[in-house]
Amino acid sequence: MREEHVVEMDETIANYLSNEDIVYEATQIFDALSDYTRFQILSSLCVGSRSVSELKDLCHVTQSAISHQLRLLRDRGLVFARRDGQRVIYSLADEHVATLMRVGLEHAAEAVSVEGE
Amino acid sequence: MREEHVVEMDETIANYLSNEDIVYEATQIFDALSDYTRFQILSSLCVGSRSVSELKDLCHVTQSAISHQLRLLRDRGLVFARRDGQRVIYSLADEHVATLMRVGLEHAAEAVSVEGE
DNA sequence: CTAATATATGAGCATCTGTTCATATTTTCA
DNA sequence: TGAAAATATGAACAGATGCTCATATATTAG
Repeated sequence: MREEHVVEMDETIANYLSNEDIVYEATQIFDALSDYTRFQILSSLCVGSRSVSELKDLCHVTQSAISHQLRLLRDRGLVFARRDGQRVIYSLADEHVATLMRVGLEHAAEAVSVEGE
Repeated sequence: MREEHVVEMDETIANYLSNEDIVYEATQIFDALSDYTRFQILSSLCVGSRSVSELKDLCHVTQSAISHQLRLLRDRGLVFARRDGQRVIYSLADEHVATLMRVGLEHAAEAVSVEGE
């Protein structure tokens, strides 16, 4: 038997929903998390700062692909970069990203286990 | 001065990250929330069940566009449908969606207000 | 049964996206 | 100064996406 999930939205959230700019901005952060490569980058940065080449090794894509994705994340204010010699070190710039990933992963873990059985 | 956000990931989350299927599934729920129309549909369903035509009026797109998006959301297990006469009533099928939207909107409200000043 | 209403779906299309390739830029080291 | 290492960027392209249009399906009312 399926359950319906109806949720109380407090007034603040309801106000956000009536603001087009805020809703659009919300879709943008979800978009950032919707790509496999970017998700890997961001989850890695949740643990600590990483250079571009470290991220490249971690994500198994070319250096160019990583740099392009990092630019997108920079433009959206989700990461920031500092130079350290030849390296450029990226860090998480937004505290909400980790929360979102945690909830998204919890959902996913349930979804995958349900599908498996 | 910018702050770095480094977050302790508990072991369970770290395990999720090493599971490709779970990570992919996580990107899929973020993808669902990354489109303006779908975000409106889901936020509306957070408040309560809605028929297709109610959702259509709310989102200012064609009935066809709504139905296509509802199919995507159904296929991903985020909403479910029950028939009531001529109408089909959609409801939220996943409790995590509301949490994600709340956090995403909080992030967005900050981002928009920072950009405004 | 027939018309009307509500919803679903397939095809087609314009746009967006993520990647690769080639090349530019920046920094270090000899 | 010149080569090597690390990163950034623009162009190009294949594939994905979200929409509209036309049409199919399902339910109810007359």
